[in-house]
Amino acid sequence: MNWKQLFPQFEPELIELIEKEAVQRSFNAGDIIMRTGQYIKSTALVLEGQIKIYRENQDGGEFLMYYLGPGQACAVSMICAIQSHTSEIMAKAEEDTEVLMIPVQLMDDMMNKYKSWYQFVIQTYRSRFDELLSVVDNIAFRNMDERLEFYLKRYTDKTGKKNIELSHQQIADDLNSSREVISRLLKKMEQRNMVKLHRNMIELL
Amino acid sequence: MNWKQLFPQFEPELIELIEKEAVQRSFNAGDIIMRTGQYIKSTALVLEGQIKIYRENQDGGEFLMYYLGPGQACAVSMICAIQSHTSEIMAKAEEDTEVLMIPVQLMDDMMNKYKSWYQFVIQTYRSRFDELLSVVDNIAFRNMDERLEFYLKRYTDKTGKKNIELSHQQIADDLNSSREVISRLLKKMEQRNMVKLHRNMIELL
DNA sequence: CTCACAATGTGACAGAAATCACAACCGTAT
DNA sequence: ATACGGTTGTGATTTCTGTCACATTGTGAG
Repeated sequence: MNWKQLFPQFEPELIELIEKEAVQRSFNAGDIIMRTGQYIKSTALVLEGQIKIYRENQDGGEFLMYYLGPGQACAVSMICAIQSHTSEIMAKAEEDTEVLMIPVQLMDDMMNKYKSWYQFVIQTYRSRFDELLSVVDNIAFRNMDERLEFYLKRYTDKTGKKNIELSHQQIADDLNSSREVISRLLKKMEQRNMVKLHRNMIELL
Repeated sequence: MNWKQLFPQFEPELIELIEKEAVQRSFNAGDIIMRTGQYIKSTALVLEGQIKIYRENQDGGEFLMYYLGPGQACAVSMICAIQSHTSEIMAKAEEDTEVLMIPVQLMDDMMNKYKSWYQFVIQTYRSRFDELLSVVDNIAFRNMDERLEFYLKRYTDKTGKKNIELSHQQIADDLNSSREVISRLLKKMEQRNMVKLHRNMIELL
């Protein structure tokens, strides 16, 4: 996998350093990559696949925050790594996923030496923060129907596909809602010609 | 105001630089410090008072995210400043407030030269991110009664006072709820001896 | 083909919260 | 003292969402 294309902004020496020190790891769809309370010893750059970042509460309820795709990095792992705190979130591989693990010890050095890395880290913070902001917006101000629309839109934006291959139950989990509610709202959306429903698949129109 | 005590971790040279280049500004209680869509040309360090960071939606609904007190800095302004993006949030002075404005141009340099500044920035990101996470937790998983308890607790933690001098309407605004709901929930809390209600003041027991 | 199981549809009901309507209350400026 | 405005209390009603119960449908294994 030629990962360099994903990070064209990195300087040659930085690429060399990463090539030498980072470890590539694979995860299968469904694998838990990081769990709440776990210590973090490296930052992950996503090369391939999709990682789902979500919050879990005591009763097993889940709540999707955002996805990480190729070319992106986990802001939480960066912050935690630098400060050696435990993670407060869960990360699960949505698809088969390849990541590049950069050991914590290198982070400080890289921040100092490589402008492009520094920029990348700032950029990562910024976009994750923004995504969290829009998540807050949605649950604070919007009803489930609008949140569902936003969810579907984000999903197609992320995957590029118009067909969303998820069961109603999976969607309900991500939105911390219940299957029946999602089914009903989807039906309404179908009546308004916004989607077409199939088994295990929703077609966005 | 001897601001250096608030930032004991800063190196002497960094303090000198800030002293030379930063501008101190005062805001009165109620002043809007930053509004959605506004360009940001400096990062603010809070010296005195409290700043409320919140989100606003189209219909004028507000939603409190967190407070910034003395010794803290606005993560959003840092990120925006570095990338010269517009802000996505509102900042309002809760009390009369003193802040130190550090011009954007200095940021890059400070990040490179002063380890303590770099640490401070990372620390700031981390704590704001964590606060946003707990905000998401609250609205995603908790009902209004629990959110209200959290809100009151946070308020007393922040101000140090056991007496919360807010009207029910103000609380409702911060939680994006309605006055009647808050009044009723507070009554219930009073019956459970968790608070004592007065006019414009709530006593936490 | 048929059985089993997962996914989906649907009605009935419960609870939380928003909204409306209005009463009561407190403080203060005149 | 009174009148006014902001604050708080409370009932009635509605909407949204979650929950329970159960029917229906599609799909793949045997």
